[in-house]
Amino acid sequence: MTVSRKTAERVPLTRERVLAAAGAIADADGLDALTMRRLAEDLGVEAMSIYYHLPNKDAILDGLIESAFAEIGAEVGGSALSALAPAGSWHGALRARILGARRVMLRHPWVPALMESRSVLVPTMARYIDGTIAIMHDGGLSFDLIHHSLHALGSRMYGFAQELTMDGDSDAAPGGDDLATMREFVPHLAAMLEDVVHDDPDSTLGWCDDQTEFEFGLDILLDGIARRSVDERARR
Amino acid sequence: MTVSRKTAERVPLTRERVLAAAGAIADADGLDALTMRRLAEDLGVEAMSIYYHLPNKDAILDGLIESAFAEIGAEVGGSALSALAPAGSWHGALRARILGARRVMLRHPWVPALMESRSVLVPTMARYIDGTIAIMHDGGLSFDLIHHSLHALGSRMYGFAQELTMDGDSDAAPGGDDLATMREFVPHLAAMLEDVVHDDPDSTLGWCDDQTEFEFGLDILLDGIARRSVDERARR
DNA sequence: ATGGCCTCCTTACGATGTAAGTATTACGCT
DNA sequence: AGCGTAATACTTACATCGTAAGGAGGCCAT
Repeated sequence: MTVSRKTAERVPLTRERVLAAAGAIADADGLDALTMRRLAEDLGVEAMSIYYHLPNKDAILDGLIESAFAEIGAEVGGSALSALAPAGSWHGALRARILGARRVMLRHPWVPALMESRSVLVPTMARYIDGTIAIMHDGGLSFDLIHHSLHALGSRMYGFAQELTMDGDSDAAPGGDDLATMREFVPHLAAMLEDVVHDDPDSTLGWCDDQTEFEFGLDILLDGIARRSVDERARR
Repeated sequence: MTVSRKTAERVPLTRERVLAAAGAIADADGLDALTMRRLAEDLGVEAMSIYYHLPNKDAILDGLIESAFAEIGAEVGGSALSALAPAGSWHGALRARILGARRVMLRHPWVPALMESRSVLVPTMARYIDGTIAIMHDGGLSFDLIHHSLHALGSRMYGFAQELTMDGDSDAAPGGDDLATMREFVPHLAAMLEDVVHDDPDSTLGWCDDQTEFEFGLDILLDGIARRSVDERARR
């Protein structure tokens, strides 16, 4: 009985199980809740047991980034995508790719913060970047322009641009007293707030549509890059 | 003697002295080195003494952001700057302002990471944003467009855009063996690296000029915003 | 002198990541 | 079946962190 119970119950700990549990904790309670002890508890195991499968916590964090980009890879359809894009429409293909990555980020809001804290290039992340470069290069951009564009896109390339990191309530519109003191010390900011809120009266709190903001900034960047690509061609 | 020594030596602890020492630690040894005990040691005091002047460590971190933006305010010339800008040249004024903020960030490389970890709006930071809005509004942009533009600019508005966070060596060009494996798994990324490095052979390591990248992305954004401003006017 | 503040110090606690050493389990071999 | 060995999980302990709670010394007005 002891034997059968044990063989039935005991699911062996693996790198994958650890990473899956870690991701679940981050999804549910945020990155701060992801401690070795909490992780072990969720796995039905003692904290130090994890160290047999992963060298340290940083390896877990890097593994989480790896998993996230694996999910992004599944979402955006891998490297075969660039073949589907008609020549010249790199613009739309890249747009779709980035918005695909963004969908994954929205499912796992802790990824942006994690990426900024650990500056590493895990394999699945490298492949994502590689696919992005492929789209642009197939579209006729020079590597030099692509290189600059990646810098210009910055974290937007991964489907986020800082606002994802902030919680929703931090963008809440200020109330009456706050606005009064604001008008004194930061008059232009106050004026903008009033103007924007008045234009869209049903949004007294959470007055920014993140998705709209994101696409606005994204399109400016994409337009600017496209314009520079034309210039580059004309010069040759 | 005891009396004179004490009155002469004893410089009273103040919020300002604490923040100055904290900034010095961050400048010298990075944000991780800034612990309450280390800070106390540098001040010639015990750790808990600091808590009489500041409620907790978060208050110190927020104070550091405040100081940084005070420094930026001094660098970019305060709110009087918008009056100096000729009408219509908001573009250049904003550019100068952002590059001024960037100079401060380069002096204190820990500020970007700190700003991302703490999502608060301290007074001096609010004034910086307010001045930025003033420049754009004086230039004829609608508050709606300004609002969108601030989102589009994102952290670039503060003079950085993620690359500041990374250390120099993380951008080092990969060597022979690395490149070989890269060609297999991330061919386009490898191709771009080779192309870019070949174009500029004297930069085998640190092959990206941060300042150039920054201005490239910045100009794309500014051009795109300007174009949208024209559209907005034409529609009226 | 004495009481009361302002300022700083002492001690201690609960988290956290993890080094070092130990126990247990699973499995191939006889 | 019994045993040895390697793979796996556990126990204990430590350094470091932020900070709660209360105490100690100096200063000034009375």
